[in-house]
Amino acid sequence: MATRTRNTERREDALSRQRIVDAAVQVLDVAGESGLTFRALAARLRTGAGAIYWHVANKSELLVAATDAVLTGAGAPDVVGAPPAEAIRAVALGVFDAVEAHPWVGTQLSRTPSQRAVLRVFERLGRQVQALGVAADDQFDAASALLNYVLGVTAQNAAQAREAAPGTNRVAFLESLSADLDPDLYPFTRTVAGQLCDHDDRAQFLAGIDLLLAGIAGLVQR
Amino acid sequence: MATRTRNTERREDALSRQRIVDAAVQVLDVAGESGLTFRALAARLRTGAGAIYWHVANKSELLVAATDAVLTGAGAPDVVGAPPAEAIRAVALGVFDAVEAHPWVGTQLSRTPSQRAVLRVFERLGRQVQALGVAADDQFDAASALLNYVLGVTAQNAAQAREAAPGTNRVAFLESLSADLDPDLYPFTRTVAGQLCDHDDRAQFLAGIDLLLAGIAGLVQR
DNA sequence: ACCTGAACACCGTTCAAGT
DNA sequence: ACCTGAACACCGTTCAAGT
Repeated sequence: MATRTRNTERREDALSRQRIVDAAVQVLDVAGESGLTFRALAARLRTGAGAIYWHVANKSELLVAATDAVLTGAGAPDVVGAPPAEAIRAVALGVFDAVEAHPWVGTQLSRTPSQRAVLRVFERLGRQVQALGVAADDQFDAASALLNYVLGVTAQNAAQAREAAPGTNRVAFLESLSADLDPDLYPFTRTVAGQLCDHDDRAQFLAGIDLLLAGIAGLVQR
Repeated sequence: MATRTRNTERREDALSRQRIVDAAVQVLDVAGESGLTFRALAARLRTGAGAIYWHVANKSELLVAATDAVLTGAGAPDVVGAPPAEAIRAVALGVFDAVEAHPWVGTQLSRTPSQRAVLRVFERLGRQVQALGVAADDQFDAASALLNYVLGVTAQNAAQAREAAPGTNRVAFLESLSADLDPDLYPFTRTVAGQLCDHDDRAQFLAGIDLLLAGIAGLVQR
């Protein structure tokens, strides 16, 4: 991270795939998914909309590239020497934090499964699953479960960030939502909604990871 | 299901929210998300595009309603008397199967978390978590983990269905994908890709549920 | 090789006008 | 109350024309 030279502004006038993707990330961060248009992007890059197509095939490819850019190096580089369970938590938290900083990434991740970014996460989770000593036959299931859980939380958080009005407190939003529920039809949801006051998304995310890890540990000991 | 009367075709000319949503589901099933336009829908309903707006506020509301329609009564009604773990599997499979039949639902579910359909699934999962004897403090985490996992798988399956070319076999698609991977960078992914031949999405989905259930069982016994 | 910007096809949404 | 369909604003993408 520190050793990478920023060549973005070397020649401010020259267009490049790199500059386009960087600008796209900025637009997405500021204006969200609906704010990323080729016209807005072109305006920010002080060029015509068509120019972008010389470097990027289409909008879909641009979104993939932007996601990849954000997720590359998200989280610490593999924590070597750490216990596998700890490394898995680190990978998962890396994704979680990246999506919290760039909510649109959450939507994007569960949109294109072949995305290099997703495969990289899968690979890192899988290696630690191996390191846990899970039998070969169970490794695929275990790694998939971890990945799918992470992507599920991620997409859900992204959606919530999108939904909640800019000024709105998220907990307040969820509370008003559960207040609308018929207690007869939603007794459980109403009950847990009471715990929303001291709710910590990150802690709950980790709790889910730990449930999976506990289940996976059970596989090992058999 | 058998007792519900089909009033859809009672008066074929009368427009109604019901008919609009039904038609939207059909268009989505046939043409996917990108195929659902107000013009296409209006054509199918033999009316003008503007007419739809009398019954539905906007496209977003229409998508929510369509998702709700598909997921209502998805899976068996709560399996009363069954062991909680079995009931949880049934709820999860109900969502899984519904999304397999209507891939666009998967994308939609992780798009609007406040969706009634999602809350209904959460409520059903939560009640069974309670029935498992999980302590009050852990119920929220456990039910959330289950829900997020289900939504993660669901979104991923939807994306894969969208990605794979119409004629393409899905396994073949995944295999060609992993064949492109650099074995040095993706050793784990390459290894498990070998297991894709006898891969069963549904079984893997259940394996993940079982990992979570095992983890949750660990909570109970403490 | 790379950029410009007008043009094309298409979309969600609105609304005056009808019945 | 409900429907019609043209019109509006906007989008992704293309492409002849420039440098």
